[in-house]
Amino acid sequence: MFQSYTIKDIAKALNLSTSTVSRALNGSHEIGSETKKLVLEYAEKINYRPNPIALSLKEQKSHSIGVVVCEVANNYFSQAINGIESIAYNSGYHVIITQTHESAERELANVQHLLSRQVDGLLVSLSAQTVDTSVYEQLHSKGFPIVFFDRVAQHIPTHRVVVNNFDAAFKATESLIKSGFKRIAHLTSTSNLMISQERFKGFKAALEKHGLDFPETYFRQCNHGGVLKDEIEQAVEGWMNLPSPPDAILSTNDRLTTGCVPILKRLGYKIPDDVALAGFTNSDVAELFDPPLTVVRQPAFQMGQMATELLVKTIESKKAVETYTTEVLETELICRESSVHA
Amino acid sequence: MFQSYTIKDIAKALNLSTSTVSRALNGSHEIGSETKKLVLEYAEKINYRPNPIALSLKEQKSHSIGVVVCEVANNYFSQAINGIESIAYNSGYHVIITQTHESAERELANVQHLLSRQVDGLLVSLSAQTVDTSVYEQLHSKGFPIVFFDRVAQHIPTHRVVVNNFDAAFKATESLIKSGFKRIAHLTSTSNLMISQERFKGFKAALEKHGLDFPETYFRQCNHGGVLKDEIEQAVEGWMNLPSPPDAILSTNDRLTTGCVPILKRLGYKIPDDVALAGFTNSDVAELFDPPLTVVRQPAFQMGQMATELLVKTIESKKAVETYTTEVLETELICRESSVHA
DNA sequence: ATGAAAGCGCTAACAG
DNA sequence: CTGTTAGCGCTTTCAT
Repeated sequence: MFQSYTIKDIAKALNLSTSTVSRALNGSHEIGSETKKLVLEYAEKINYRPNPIALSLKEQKSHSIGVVVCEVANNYFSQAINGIESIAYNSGYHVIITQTHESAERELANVQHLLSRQVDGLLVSLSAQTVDTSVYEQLHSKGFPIVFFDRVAQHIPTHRVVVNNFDAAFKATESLIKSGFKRIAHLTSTSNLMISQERFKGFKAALEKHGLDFPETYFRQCNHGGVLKDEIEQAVEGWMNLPSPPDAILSTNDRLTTGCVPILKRLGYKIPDDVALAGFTNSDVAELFDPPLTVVRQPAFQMGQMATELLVKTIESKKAVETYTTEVLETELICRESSVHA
Repeated sequence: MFQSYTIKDIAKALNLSTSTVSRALNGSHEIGSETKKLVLEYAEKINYRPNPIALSLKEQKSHSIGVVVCEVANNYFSQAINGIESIAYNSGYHVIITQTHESAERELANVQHLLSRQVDGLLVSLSAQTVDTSVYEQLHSKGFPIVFFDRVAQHIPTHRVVVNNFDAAFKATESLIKSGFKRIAHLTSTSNLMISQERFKGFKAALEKHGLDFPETYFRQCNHGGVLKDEIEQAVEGWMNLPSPPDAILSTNDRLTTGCVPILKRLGYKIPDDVALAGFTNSDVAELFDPPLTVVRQPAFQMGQMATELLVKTIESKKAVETYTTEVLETELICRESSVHA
């Protein structure tokens, strides 16, 4: 380890006791101002840094927060992580990121790993495969700070940061309808996720408002949230081989949206002429696609920030937090050619 | 903090001393097999987990490694981080990620933050603005484990993981030439970075091999590595207003490559008819662009893995490491329409 | 106003 | 084979 000075070194050098030094460093007012000055100056001179590990052991706090997401290499999450880091950093916490790759097993392992690392709190976005959220329930009931963002656990009353998923899907669907599409398919992740359910509800509501049918065959879920290309391919192929194939697709996550495009192309379908596409994604380059993609964009960075602020507040609150907020942010619908007849 | 059992609890429950318990837990052979079994079983039963913070304090090791990159929301780096995590996780290290946003100042602050966090080693990819690498030099000379990847510090003899940048740029440039482009511009990051220099050398070598000119006006650097859109815009606009504008561009990093496209489009230039484009990027969706992009892809995931392996090995080696390796991986050139005359 | 000492959880001499 | 003890760096009573 990279050796640095300790409080003991200072004490020895200045012929003081460690406790005096400690107090001086912490600005206690029961220390003579001369002594204090002496200590502070010397500490400055040797560039003294308190050992955070020793502090953690003492305080029973690790000053770190654990993050559970499906994937870092995902536009939404990398942006959210950015927001998380920005707040965590300024609040004196460091961030340990773990990836589930959409596996519930992996998620549980990650949580346990983070707990054994003594994280002070958890920032989690569930995996697509997660059904059993009892770990979180238990932790939460024991007073352990958890904040969910985006993919929240349904029945656990923690702080949450989400977007208005219903509205987001509603808007996107309505825009497809207004562009003249009538047979709209719905490509989504597992219905384990509340966001999937809500986005589907918004979608359905838009169809209903405009008196459109929704045959069951137009609904397809990808159990791995689009991590596996096969699942997307099967969905798309299944649709296009239908007697009456859809003329548009609404996809409800990053992976699915960007994953759809190459598959449609490879199968020889033109977007939007053969089938239109609109979907959730935080990709910065969706406008560069051929055709430019109509997208629903979430305020990922801000969501990361808010979630972290809430978590830090919970961690640092003296008394048990009793009331939990659910922050609901708005999304942005950006219409481009993929959803407009040429 | 989420309270868990300690070695003391076990000792008390079993009427043993803490040291006996400790030894039993660590499988010492100087412990009676009965006692050992007893301890192990009880520990299992109460789901005992050693406190990593106490361990760290004792061992003077934090079991964490610090990562310094410019940006997480960058295809190359998010993939590299994936590789880093995979190895770190399996080796019992956790990863603290920091972002420089291409600022040298920020980089220094990050390094200091990581050091004060007592990381056991550093995995770094320099920021585009970094000129002064003396922090690393000092650390390295004191025996602190550092591995550079991708953007390495020139004169510090640490382990390194890079790609064959010369060759990568050479191949890409030659492919442009073979497609008939003759006036090829070079869009790059600051020349502080060795990768910029090497990629430029490869570029020049290809031009020379084919007897092509390279007017100085065709060389443009972005001091913020493309983080600021303006810098790219200025470069591109400058070129296109030249009496003899380039007919192709080679861009040498992720941000620059994907940043070029919308600017060219907005200015009304068709790719590749008005100007062709080939560039370094690890984007997964470059083939979906309009037009599909010709790219140089680095084995980011693998680079992250190798760098982490080297770092862990360095951290854990008993004796000071004396010989350092530079791992050089190959890139992949994927030719698509952006660099081929229609 | 300052020092001595205990203790956070764990390991490792040292003693038996 | 097992227990006692000191110590990692720091804070915090409790004395003085």
